[in-house]
Amino acid sequence: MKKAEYVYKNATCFDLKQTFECGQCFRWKKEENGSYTGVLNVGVVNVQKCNEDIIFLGFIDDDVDFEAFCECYFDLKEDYEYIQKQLLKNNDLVMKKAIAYGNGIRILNQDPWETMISFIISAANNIPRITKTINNISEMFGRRVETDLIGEKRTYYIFPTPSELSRASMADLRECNLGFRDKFVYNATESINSSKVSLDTIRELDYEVARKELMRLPGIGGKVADCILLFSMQKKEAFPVDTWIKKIMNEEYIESKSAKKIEEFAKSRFGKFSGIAQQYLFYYKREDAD
DNA sequence: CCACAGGGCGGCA
DNA sequence: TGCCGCCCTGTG
Repeated sequence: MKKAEYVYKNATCFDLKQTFECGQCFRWKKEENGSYTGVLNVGVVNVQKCNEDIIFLGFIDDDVDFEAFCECYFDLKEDYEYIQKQLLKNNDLVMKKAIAYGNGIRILNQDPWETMISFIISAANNIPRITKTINNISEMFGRRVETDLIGEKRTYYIFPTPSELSRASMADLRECNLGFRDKFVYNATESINSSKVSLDTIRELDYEVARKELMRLPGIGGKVADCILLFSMQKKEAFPVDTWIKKIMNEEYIESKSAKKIEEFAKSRFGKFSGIAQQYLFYYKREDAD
């Protein structure tokens, strides 16, 4: 592995807290100096903001182009100011407040495999426990990495690859504290390893088809599929409807218990950037409630 | 002791 | 289709 550094100058619409704490990822942790450190499939990455510049530090696999990786992972090529303008076109006051609040949210382009398992685990769960479970799995089956990237030497465990996780028995997974989701994770892992379902293929499909394909896997319904599509497959039209989004949509836009109706409404209103709209609304509602 | 947490699934009308 | 109880586990 190697150390790498990349500086992204004059960043707009990019706030670390908003990006890492809007619910799309589980393995980024805030450091005492205000920077964030994440364990990714390519290695360990630390990010800090310095005036208008973003400084990325990495301890990553040798074959990774760090600059290209950061541009992709943090969605740096996307024009978020333009997207915000599109979302505000119909003079939507709720969206206006939400965007003002979460202006610096970026949708990360995460690893589809890790994202898939993570959101299967998220079902009827809470964030501390989701994080703990993912860490358990990584410690038990993932690659161990030691680095002094941010000062003192530390040990990290990368989330296991499909083949690494295939070594886990049901009993192993139960030890990881998955609860009733253990069989979902076990069977989904088997489906990926036996190529019954291919994430690389799904990533290339159009949204609707890709969603259906993902939902063939155990533990993946509409909401989890949309999270995978939005957070790891660049499908920005995906609009995950969870309990929080249901609440704010019911209060501000449309009264319905049906996730499908809410989703249809969102798509007609927010269009191909529905997923970004969802993140603004979600973050606004969550933080507002806290 | 009970409800509920960033859902999904299977059974039932 | 729409609705409901259940699925682990921790927390209030």
